[in-house]
Amino acid sequence: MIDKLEFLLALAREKHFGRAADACGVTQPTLSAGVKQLEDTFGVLLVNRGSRFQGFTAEGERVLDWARRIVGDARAMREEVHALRHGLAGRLRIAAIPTALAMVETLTTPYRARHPNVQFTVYSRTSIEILTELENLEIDAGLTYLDNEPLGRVTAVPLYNERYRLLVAADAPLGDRQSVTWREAAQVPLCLLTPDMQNRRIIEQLLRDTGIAPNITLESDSMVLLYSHVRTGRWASVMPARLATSLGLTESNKLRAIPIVEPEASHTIGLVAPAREPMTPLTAALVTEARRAAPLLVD
Amino acid sequence: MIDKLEFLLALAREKHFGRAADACGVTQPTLSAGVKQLEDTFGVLLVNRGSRFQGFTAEGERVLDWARRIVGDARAMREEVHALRHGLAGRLRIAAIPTALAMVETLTTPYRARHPNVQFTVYSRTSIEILTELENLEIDAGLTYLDNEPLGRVTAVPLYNERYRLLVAADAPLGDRQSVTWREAAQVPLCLLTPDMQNRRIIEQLLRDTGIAPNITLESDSMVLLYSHVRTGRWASVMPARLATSLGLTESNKLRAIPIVEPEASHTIGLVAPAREPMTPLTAALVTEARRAAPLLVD
DNA sequence: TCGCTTGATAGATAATTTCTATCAATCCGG
DNA sequence: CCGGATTGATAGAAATTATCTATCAAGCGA
Repeated sequence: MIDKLEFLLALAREKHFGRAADACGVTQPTLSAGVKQLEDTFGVLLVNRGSRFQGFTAEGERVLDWARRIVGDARAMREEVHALRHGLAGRLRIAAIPTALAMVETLTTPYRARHPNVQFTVYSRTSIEILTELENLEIDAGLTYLDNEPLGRVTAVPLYNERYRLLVAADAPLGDRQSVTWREAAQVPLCLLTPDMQNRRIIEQLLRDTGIAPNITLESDSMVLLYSHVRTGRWASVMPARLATSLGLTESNKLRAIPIVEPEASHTIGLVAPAREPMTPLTAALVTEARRAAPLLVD
Repeated sequence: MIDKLEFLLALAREKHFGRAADACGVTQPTLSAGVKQLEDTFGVLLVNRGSRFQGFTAEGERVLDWARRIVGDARAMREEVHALRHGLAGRLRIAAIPTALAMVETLTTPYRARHPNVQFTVYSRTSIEILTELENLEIDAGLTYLDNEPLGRVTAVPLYNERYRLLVAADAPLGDRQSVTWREAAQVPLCLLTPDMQNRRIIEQLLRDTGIAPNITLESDSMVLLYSHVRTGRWASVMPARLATSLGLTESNKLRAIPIVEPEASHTIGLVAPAREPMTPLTAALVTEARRAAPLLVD
């Protein structure tokens, strides 16, 4: 039964019988039979088909909702019993928005010190992807904005406030300032994240609010790409203050991270985890770690 | 998997492999194998055995907790999908303390008017039994005291306040009074419920608080037994006001239900259902009915 | 010690799951 | 309108799993 529900979850995220079957490690006919068996036991069609996957029926959506819960609980049960016996062990899947990636370390490092048998997989994702993957049990927790989009059924732990800095070479225009305005920042050529990232949309909105069309010379979905460009001192960027310092961008004194004011924008970043009661022990320990870390991070 | 968890639930309430197997409609070796399979997948012993069932291990208790949740959710899922398709249908299992049995009607009658395809099974139980059977998914809802023992993980809807009346023949001693005190009531021979019932314990405590040892001439766990004795007019009893009226005990004017004062004791009776979110549609509809009925019942 | 209760075990059988191979329907570009 | 590609359903065989009956061994109580 539970494994059939997993088939349904896979189908929901792959929207394709073959790929869903692959993801579950079974062949396509097996997955088809599993779904059909669910439909038989409920006496209701769950999936709209017509030579290809066409989404779920109303009943299917409800079953899907239950499947998420039941499968999640079954996993949590396994994990908890294993933890009772062998201590915390396993793999924690975390996704973070690119600008928060450098902060993941503040959670994982103390976590691992406390629970050495836990392994981590960290994904770089957009804030929207984080929420849907959390919903679909593809990740255990996320690091994302808490104050923008509606979060859904999650537990949220605020970690820190993202404040923005203009990153420029010390000898470039504006490089000697104590603070710059968004209006001034909008006039410099910038390299930023791609527009599917919320950070980019936030910054771009702040720049546009000045009335000046910003000049975004280079964009990428990879922080490493931006990082390497900015490090040269020949590219300017806007990035969260905490990110610039944790990457050590200003240590050489070649670069300066200048506070951007008017307005002094700020967004809360925090840990999100499924609002399941109780959580899996691995996730619960991460939330504990976040609550521990939060007071050390707030500014 | 889920069926194995049901085995575990059956074992928890029967405390006996053979009887649990019977309850599940399988043979004893099948149930034994099912439990062992759970133990294998978790890699942990769940049940302490030694030629007979000796309770669950710590891990077993945790698994049991999850099993209750998962099995409950699986049932709720089935029920909800069925309701989407065919409207509310099925059987609702309700347990009530004996003194509240006559009030069940105020919920079931309007419920059935709204959902004609729902059937009911109503059990007479002690307040403690109601809570454990609720926990073990043996019943869907209960009617019991809300303000005495800790209720556990349940949703509670207050329905009415139980106030006490001395039920006596009009021509018996005290039969002509507008009110009597507990002290006076303690001096009359009474027939009451057996001491495993909370109602009896409440009343007995109120009687004892007067300093006089009450004279409890007859006790029974059956309201019908008490009812038939009291109807003769030759036996006195203490019972909730609402019960006396809803059974029509005073309609013939042979009996009088006299308010007992000093103190004017009162206990809240209400509907309890498992605190599952969301509830099964059948249970949710009953809770709705209770919320609807409550304003009509409060005094 | 004997008899009874309780749960485990063995072996046979039934049910189910899953696989490989193949098919039918649909879509899309020419 | 055709032909290749894609997608999911279907058949049939093989493997796995579940369940049953029958029996056994341990422990408990008289």
